[in-house]
Amino acid sequence: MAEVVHNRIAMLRAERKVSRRELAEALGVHYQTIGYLERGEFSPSLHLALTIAEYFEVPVEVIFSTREFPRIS
Amino acid sequence: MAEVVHNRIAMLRAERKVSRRELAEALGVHYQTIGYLERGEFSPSLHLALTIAEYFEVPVEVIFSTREFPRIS
DNA sequence: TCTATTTGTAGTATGTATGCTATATTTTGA
DNA sequence: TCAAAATATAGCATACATACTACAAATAGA
Repeated sequence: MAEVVHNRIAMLRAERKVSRRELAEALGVHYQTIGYLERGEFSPSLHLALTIAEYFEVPVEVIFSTREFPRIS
Repeated sequence: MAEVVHNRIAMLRAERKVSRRELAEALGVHYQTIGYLERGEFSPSLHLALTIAEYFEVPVEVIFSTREFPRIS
């Protein structure tokens, strides 16, 4: 498969001013995992994706997409 | 992890009167994969989950949840 | 500027999602 | 009832998600 899923974790994390370590702890994953996700080295499991969406209180589609997110500026 | 994700694929599939083979073909996965998902033997990758939600035209959370879906009848 | 915190990179190990084949069982429709 | 279609079970192979350790580099705060 190796199908890429684009994400906005870094954006949301910056917005909320949360460090990777804090986020990782809140999600119960290793802090390096957040780095890998933000850098797009792999996409999260569905379970982790649901947990992340719940943490940020947004629908999954707001954070994850099979298509690239539009650039901001 | 082995974290379980509950899903309503079978329900939606029945509702739309689509066979596993048809769904699998539309999604581009092996038809046995749908069987494994419906039986809860594993959960889909995030990419596949997003594709399934798109296919059924509902948000991911309508089909997938970290918590058990309430029984219907 | 110095230090602490954060982030990046690398490498190993494990579990699981998925593909695929084959066969058995169940369901459906003519 | 019989045949075709759908579903279940099983087993093997591969790729990838994640944990974890260690260290380097960058950033931020005092």
